[in-house]
Amino acid sequence: MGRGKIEIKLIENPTNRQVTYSKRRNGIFKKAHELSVLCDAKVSLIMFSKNNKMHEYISPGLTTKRIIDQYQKTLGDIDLWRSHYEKMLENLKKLIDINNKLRRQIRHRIGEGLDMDDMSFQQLRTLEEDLVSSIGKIRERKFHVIKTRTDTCRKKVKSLEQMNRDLLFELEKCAIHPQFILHDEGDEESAVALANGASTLYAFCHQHHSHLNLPSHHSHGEEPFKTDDLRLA
Amino acid sequence: MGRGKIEIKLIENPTNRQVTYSKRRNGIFKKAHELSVLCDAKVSLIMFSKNNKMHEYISPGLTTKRIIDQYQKTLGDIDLWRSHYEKMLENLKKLIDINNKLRRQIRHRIGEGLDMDDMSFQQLRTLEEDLVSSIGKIRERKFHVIKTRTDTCRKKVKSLEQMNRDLLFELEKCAIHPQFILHDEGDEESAVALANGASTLYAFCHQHHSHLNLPSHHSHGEEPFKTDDLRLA
DNA sequence: AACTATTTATAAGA
DNA sequence: TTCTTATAAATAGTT
Repeated sequence: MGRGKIEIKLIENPTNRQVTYSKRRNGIFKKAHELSVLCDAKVSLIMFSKNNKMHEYISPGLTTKRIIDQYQKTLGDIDLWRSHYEKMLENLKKLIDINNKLRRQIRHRIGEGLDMDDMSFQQLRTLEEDLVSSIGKIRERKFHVIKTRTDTCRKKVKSLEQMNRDLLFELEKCAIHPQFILHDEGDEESAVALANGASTLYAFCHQHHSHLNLPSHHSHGEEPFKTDDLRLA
Repeated sequence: MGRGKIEIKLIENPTNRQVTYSKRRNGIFKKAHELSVLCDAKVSLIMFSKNNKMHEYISPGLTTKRIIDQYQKTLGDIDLWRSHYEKMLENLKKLIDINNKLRRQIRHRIGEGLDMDDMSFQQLRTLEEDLVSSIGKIRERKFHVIKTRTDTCRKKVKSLEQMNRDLLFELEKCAIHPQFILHDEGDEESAVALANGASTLYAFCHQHHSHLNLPSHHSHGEEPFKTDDLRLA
């Protein structure tokens, strides 16, 4: 903006340079002030000419010191935030690395993955041994589980048989002295049902176990003795 | 500069304000950069928007820290210079005060000045006594000077009388044995002059005293015994 | 420092 | 945010 366009590069002529410096300095100060007022911004503008003469603009009602303090505080905050961010980034990278290693290990153990081609015979042999050993452990564990469940089941059966015996005993007492039990008239059906045997009673007892906080082995989908359960063997 | 002229006052509409802030921020940064390049100036421009978002421009090849350091150093120097200036100003004021007091004292002693009206009788009496005492001292000094000069003069007179006698003695010797002196033929005039007496000889001696580094009391303008010299008495 | 032909910045609108 | 454009403002060269 002027009589001619100028290239933005050092003005060699010192007089000219000084004149331009003065004019543009005023221009920039004016613009800084306008920005301060129009947008309620805090502006600090410090400049040193080529011969180290200093000029400054500062938004009204402020001191350069305050702006500098705020500037340094902001930088400090940025630094804090950045170091925190960088730590997180580091952790993230470590986790991704670990994740990839685990995935590879899994692929190896499954017997898939293109990187399997890179493994030496020895590595493959070791991996095979690992898998064989793992299978052994898994079978051991499986049989332990089966054993535990079988024992539990046996105990349950015993307990129920005992219960059955007790109930039959009570029932016999009732049959000998019916007046003690059949005080509600017309309830012959109940008696008949009881006489039918243990199966109905068992069902009844079982339905109420959960209410009594006893262990239950009837969670949805669990069928302990199906042969499918041995598929890993 | 735009579709319409705007007044330089806070833009109330926040959206508008934000837009203007962005545009003008870019404008000012561009100008700051142009100034840096065109005039090889060091420019630091820090600004905070109304919502405390920070933006900064710094001349290429510099850091804001360096500018701030230079700024603070410059301020420090200005402070040093200012404190020095203020000390000088203080001294100046003290000297002016002393000067005025001295002027008043002189006016009093001369017996002039309007502020003489403010003096009490006692003050005037003290001043009078001071002046009387001063006159005494001045006279004492004056008589001392006169005495010294008189003594000097007496010594000078004695010394000249002695010289006179010596010369006359030499002259008599010449008159008895003229062949010792009158070896240059036709120089009777000299001899006659010598015979004329001491006055001419005295003048001759006197003209050459200064060349012999003897004390001289004939400096320009000094006339020790004139009565005018006593005008302060 | 003042002038002025130009260039540049930008306000408003899309 | 970005583009456009009419207009205001800044300023390069000159006196």
